[in-house]
Amino acid sequence: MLDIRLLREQPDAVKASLARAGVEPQLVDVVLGFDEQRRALLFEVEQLKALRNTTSKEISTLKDAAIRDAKIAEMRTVGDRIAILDKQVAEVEANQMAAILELRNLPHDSVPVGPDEEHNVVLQTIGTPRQFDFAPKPHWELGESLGIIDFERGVKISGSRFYVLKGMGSRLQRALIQWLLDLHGNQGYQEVYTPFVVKELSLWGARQLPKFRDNLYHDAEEDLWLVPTAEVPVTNLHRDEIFDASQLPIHYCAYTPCFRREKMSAGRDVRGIKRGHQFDKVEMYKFVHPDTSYAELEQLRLDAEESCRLLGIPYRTKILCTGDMGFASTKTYDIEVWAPGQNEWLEVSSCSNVESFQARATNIRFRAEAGAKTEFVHTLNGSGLGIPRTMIAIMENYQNPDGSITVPDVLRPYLGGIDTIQPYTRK
RNA sequence: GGAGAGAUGGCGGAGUGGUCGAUCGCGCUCGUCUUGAAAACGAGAGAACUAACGUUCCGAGGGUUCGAAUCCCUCUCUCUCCUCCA
Repeated sequence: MLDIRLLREQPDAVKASLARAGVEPQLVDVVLGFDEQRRALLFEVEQLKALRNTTSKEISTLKDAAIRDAKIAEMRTVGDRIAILDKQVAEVEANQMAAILELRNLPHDSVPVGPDEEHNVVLQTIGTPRQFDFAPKPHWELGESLGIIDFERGVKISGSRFYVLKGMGSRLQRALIQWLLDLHGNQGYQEVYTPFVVKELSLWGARQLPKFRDNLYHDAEEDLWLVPTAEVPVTNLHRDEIFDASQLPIHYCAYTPCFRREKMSAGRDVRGIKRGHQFDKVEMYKFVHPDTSYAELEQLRLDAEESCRLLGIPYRTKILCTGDMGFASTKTYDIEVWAPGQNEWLEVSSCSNVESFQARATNIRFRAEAGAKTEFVHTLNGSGLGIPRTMIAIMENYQNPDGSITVPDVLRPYLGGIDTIQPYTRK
């Protein structure tokens, strides 16, 4: 959520910034129109309340019944007027809030301008794609022939976009989660385990609502929502809290499954485990001092890249253009890994600075020094990493001609020391 | 699921219609004392909007009243006991 004062004081700068992201800027004027109405109403109603407060105190000291009754009668009409104005204020406020929540965050000046993903800029490509002396297979073929991914039974149990991992498939996923949490722990992120279902308020705080309502699973009976990313519970961890500056920065990592209805991408990426309704992810999240948030973003990106590097998978880093960035983000890096079997780059991480966008919506503040005015913290989030796509990259990059998969060195201790994934044999 | 109790400032806990944005204790900050610390003593401090005056906030929402932390209604949450369950 944007700062209303920023809109009030620098409307043209805000509009220009939104225009860079391809957003029609009229909404700014709508918000400001409500703001003006609201403040005019507040001015009137607050004066009346001041009058009522002083007069009410006066009434309690009045001895003369006639004067007293006259004052009470007078205040009764004032009270009626206040009730009407209060109602109007609430209405205008709700309209203003609804309008300002529609506004996306302002892109940082360093972000390239462009309408869509075609205008994202590749910053670096690390690692050389392996040269195969056989035709590399896509992971769905490898997974089925090894018996570690079962698509048909996933669909039987839960429908399309669900799959079952078996044997070493399941273990590989578990190993990846644990290895990533350990790695990020060593990078200074404190591990947290959060609920996987949240109240609606938490989704507003992480700014998933109102925009992504159609992508969320909702339990109507309990009015709870399945998390689409760990970002949601972790953002809300410190809702309504005020930090001392000395407590910042706070770095967390969290594993959660993520649940997404994927209504927007119906029919896309239906093959394999690239885009399921349920997938696992390890997420990194930071609460930081505003002065450091862009330096923290660079480090966040390096920390995510580190996991790709250690896995020995070719990857590239992109900076997203203004039109392709997420709603809440001011600057986003995507990290993509190479998947030779399906011949494409797969997004495994998205690292964003959202500045105070979520902190304002969740009321997370800090005090620069004792007695100082509170300020909103900046928050950042980055995947580290999305598990299924990382599994795809491992399977496709490390595949052997016989269909087996070599286990990356760093994961071997997490898989009982084995070096190759072979078809299951009963013990 | 059944029965009961409760929700007040960082924490504990007063406050049952006006003098309450709220007694007090702990904790916190600053000062005095001390080589330093502790102790003692003194002073200070809630949040939001506002240029300011002022307004709002005692779980949330609504109501009664000239006036509500205090009375009424609804909701949410927490705790205790029983039941059930990993």
